Amino acid sequence: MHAYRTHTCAALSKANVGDTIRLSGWVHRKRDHGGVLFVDLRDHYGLTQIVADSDSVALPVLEGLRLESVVTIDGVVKARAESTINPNLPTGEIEVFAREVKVLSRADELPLPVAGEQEYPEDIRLRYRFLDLRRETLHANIVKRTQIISDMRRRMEAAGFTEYSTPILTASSPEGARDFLVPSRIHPGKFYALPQAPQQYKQLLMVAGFDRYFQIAPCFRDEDPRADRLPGEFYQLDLEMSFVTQEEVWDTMEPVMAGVFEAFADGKPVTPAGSFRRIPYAQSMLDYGSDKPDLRNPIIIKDVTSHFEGSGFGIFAGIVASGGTIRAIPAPGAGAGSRKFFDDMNNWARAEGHSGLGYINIKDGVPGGPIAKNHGEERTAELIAALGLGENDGVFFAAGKEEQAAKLAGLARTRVAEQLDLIDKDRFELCWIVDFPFYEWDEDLKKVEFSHNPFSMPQGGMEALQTQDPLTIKAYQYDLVCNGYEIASGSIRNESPETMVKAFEITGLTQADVEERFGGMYRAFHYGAPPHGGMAAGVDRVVMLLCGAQNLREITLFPMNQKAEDLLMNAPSPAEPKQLRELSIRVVEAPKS
RNA sequence: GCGGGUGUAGCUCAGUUGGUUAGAGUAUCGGCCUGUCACGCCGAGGGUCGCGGGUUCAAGUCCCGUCACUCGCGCCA
Repeated sequence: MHAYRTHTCAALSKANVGDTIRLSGWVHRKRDHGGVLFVDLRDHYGLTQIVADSDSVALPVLEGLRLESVVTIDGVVKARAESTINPNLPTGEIEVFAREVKVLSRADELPLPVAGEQEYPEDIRLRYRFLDLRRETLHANIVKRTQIISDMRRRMEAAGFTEYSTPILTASSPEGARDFLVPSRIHPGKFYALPQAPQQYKQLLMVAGFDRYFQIAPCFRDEDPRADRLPGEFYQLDLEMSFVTQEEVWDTMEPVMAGVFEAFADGKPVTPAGSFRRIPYAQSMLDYGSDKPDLRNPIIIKDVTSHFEGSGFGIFAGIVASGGTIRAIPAPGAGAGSRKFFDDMNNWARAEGHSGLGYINIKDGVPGGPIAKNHGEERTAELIAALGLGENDGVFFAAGKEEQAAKLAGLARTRVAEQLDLIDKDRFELCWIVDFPFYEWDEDLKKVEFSHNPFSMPQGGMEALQTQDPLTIKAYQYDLVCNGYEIASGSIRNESPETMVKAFEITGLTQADVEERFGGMYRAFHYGAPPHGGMAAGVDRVVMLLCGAQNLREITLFPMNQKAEDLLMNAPSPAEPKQLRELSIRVVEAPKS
């Protein structure tokens, strides 16, 4: 007989009744009735009920064991009496009568119960991650994560892509996020960097003629986290294709992404491949106030700036007169509700740091609130007609400089829909946001900067760079968005060295700068570079969406906390003086601010 | 770096207007219990109310500072 088990804890059924078997696992729960004891024995696969009574030598041993101890049970499979069958358990028709028990590992008193799905403090969960990972939901999420990644690989290979690994120790990239640096022992004073993404490597792979590359790529960025952004490291489904237009990238990836979602959505509807909406960035900012709109939210924002020219509502009239923008966010049915809803929205906007959120609440066809009062009866009626509002609708107004008004309108759109419960949560709505601006104005530095990826191709190419106002140039740059999350970003790349230099010149960099910072790629583009493009999808975010998790730590094996500390392994930690000497590094006291 | 929330027993939480010895569930320990599946019953131990300072006759409760966790802003080409 196998030393530890003949079956797993999910394997036994009525067919095994009478068999002599051996199971190993964790003591999940105990129910001690004195003369008879029940133990739910758990392993990766499931639960099996173990029974011991006073005829069994196992009884006193199991009675004295704490939960989460590891045991091997020798016993006989018995059918349960009709009245004692547990329909909630796959193995609920049988139980194992314990003849022998061997304690493999005793558990101390637990800092974190494994059974049950109660919430526990984040620091304790991370410090005892090995216990947390035994819990049902997290355990299942991790398994699902692995299955999703495996499915992605299969679909990418089926689509003609090949996986290539790229270096982890590489050069610091001067653009973008903060790098993690790795000191070089052989070159005192010099540093490697961990890749923020394999961006340049994958472009070099295209120049090297590999045509269709992908990789489940680890990426490292030293930036502060969010609920949908892990500190330190994360994974991307990174891909690149040669001789393609952006439409081909979309057409290739829609079946992959829709396929992955469908495979793991548990029957929830997914936007079908071939029908992802392609929404220009400018349109998205207008209609949804965001470049990552949640299309499950039915609210569409409207521009109503012209309605407030010379309005009796002085604040808005003044904003419009000084070149500002007013956006309207309809709140269907809210007019019939309480005044408190409108006040709460306004307070929320102020708490978020905005100057406020105006509103009109229509009750039985009568518009109310300070805006309706001052704007003028006739003009208010015109406004309501233009917005197509009904007898008992409400509407909020976000006012300010165009960018701020759009952003506030977007946040308000989300909040209104949440408050009014307008979002169908059991759906995955996928769309592309396209035609991102190539440049943007950096107010701090008072100069033109790349708004996304400096390696992307400006629409109109060299001619656009030479003749257009830089801030009007669009890029062949696109994001894939699902339910309000950016889940992928990509572009057609700029493979022309001349255009690349010109693009950087507009941001104030010279040819010499480009050669110094992107030497490898710049050189590569002089020796026959195919037109190419691709994208990178956030694996962690896709998994989070498919697991229905609100937080990346719920789908990550060993995440760091918000301060980028690993509480289980105790990282980061000080280095030994010997290590520092070898690296020619001296630690200085951080200046106290 | 900034703003919000949370912090009371190992864990989940309650604790009124500032007022007696800070409670419950669960876990732990002891006792009872032969059909439970979140088993049940009896009992016991367990508290720096995150930490420091202040106001007060009196602080878990009010004020200031600080720390931890978290959400967001900045940041994230």
